[in-house]
Amino acid sequence: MIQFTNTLTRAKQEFIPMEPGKVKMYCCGPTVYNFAHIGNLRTYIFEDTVRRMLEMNGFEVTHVMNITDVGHLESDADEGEDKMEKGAQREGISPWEIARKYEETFFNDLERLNIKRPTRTPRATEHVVQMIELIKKLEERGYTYTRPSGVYFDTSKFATYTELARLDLAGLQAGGGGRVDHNPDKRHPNDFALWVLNKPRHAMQWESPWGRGYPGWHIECSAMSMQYLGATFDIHCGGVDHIPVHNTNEIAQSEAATGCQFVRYWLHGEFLQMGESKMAKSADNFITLQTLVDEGYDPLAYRYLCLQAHYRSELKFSFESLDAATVGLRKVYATKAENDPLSSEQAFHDASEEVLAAINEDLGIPQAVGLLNRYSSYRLWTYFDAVMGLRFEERTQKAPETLPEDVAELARQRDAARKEKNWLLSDSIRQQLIELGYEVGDSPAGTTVKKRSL
RNA sequence: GGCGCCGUACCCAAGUGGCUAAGGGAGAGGUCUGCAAAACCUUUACUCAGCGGUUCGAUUCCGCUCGGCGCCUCCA
Repeated sequence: MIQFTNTLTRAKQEFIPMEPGKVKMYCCGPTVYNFAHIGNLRTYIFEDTVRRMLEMNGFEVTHVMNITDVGHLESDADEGEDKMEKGAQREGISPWEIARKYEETFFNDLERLNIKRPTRTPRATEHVVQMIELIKKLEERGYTYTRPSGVYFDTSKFATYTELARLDLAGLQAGGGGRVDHNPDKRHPNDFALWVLNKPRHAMQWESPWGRGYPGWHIECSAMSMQYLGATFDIHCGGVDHIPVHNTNEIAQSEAATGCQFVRYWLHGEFLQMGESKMAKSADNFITLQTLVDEGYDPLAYRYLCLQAHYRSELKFSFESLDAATVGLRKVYATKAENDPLSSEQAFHDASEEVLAAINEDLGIPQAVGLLNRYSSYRLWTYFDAVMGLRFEERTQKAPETLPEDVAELARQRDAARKEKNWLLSDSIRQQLIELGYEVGDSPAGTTVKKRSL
C-alpha cells in the first residue's frame, strides 16, 4: 500500500490513481530567469523520488513540469519590471535568450543530480493560446471582471477558495503589517490577475480578446497541466510556499472552468534552510549546484544529503553536513559485491519488502536509506537505486582505470623508495599523488593508486 | 493581525503511546600499517526544549511557556 500526506486533507491517505496502473503527475517547474539554487533543487529531487517510487511500484507515470519563461511582475509596486527583464538587463541579452539560457542550465542541473527528465516540460510562452481559452471560459462562466490593469479572477465567486490552505480571509485582511499592497482594481484582496493589461514596458506581450498584454502567473499551470493530463489528475507537487497563493489560485481557476476536481493528491516539499533563513533568489544568499561543484563536491552527494531528510521537514544546509554526506556516500559506493549479507533469496526478499514498505509510507526515503546502510548489501543497494538515483552500479563497477603515465611513474618511484625504506621520499611522493586527486594506499603488491570518485 | 511548521546526542537526521529512541558524519579506543590512508571491530542520548494534563504507561496525544522558522507580495 502506498500512502501520501495529502495537503488537501492534511492526512496520510492511501494512494489510488484514477486509472489502474497509471499516474498523472504535475510539478511546478522553474522560472528561468536565473540559476536554480540548491533549495529549489531539493524540491525537484523530492519530486523525482515520488516518480521513481511510483515506477518501482509498477505504475506508468506521466510527469509534466512547466517551464515559466514568461516574466511576471516583481511585485505590485514595480512598474513594468519583471524577472525575465531584470535578468535580461543584468546580462545584456533579450528576455527570450535569458529564458533559453537558464532553461538549459536547469536541465543540466537535473542531469547532474540524476533527476529523471519529466515526460513533458511545456513552456509557458508556447501555451498562451490555451491560457487565453481558459480565461475565456472563466469569463463565460462569470468568474472574472475586467479593469484597465487586467482581467481578474473573482475569488468570492468560488466557494471553496480557502480549502487547500485553510485560509482565514478575514484574518488576512485584518493584518498584513503593511506587507500587502492594495491594488485598487481588485474587488477583493485575494483576487488575482488572469491577464495583465497596459504594461507597455513589459517585453513579452501577446494579443488577446481583452487587449495586448501577458498572462498572470497562475494560469499557465492550470492551462498546461489540464492540456497534458486532463481536467482531473492524480498528483500535484510543489514547494510549501505555493500552498496559500499559487496552488490555491490554480484550484480556483481550474475548477471554476471545468466544474470538476482539479487534483486528487497534493504533495508539498519543505524548504532547505540556509543558516537562519530560507534560501531565496531575491535575497542573493543562494548557492547553486555549480557553486558546490566548484567547491569540489559531487552533485550526488547533495542528492544523498537530501535523501536523508524527510520531504515534509525543513533541512538545515551547511557545508559540514554536505561533507558528512560526501563521506557517507563514499562508503555506500565502497559496498562490496562479494560476500553479500543477503545472499539467500529469502533474506533478500524480506529485506526488500521492509525497505519498500518504508518508501511507500509517505515516501519514507530517510528510513529506507537507514535500512540500506544497516544491511549494507550490494544487491539491495543495486535494487533500490532505482528510487535513490545515486548511480550506484555505475559508481561501484567502474572499469579499472588506466592511470596517466606520470601518475604511474610516481607510483613506481614510491614503490622503489619504500623498498629502500626511504620513508621521507615515499611520503613526499604520496603527498604529490594525493594533491593530484588520487587515493593512495599500501597493499602487499605495492602502492595502490586510484582517482578519487568524489 | 491571520495561517502553518519545528525544537531528538558535538553536527545532520529518522522514528514510536509501552520490547535495546534508525542511519550518516564527527569524537574516543582498538586491529592493521614504517607512518598514514582505506577497511574492520568497539564505544558515544537512563533521554527526546521546559512546565502541567490525559493515561496503568508519553519523547510520541492535549494545554501553556520559552526558543527557532515559514507563508499571507514573486518565491521550491
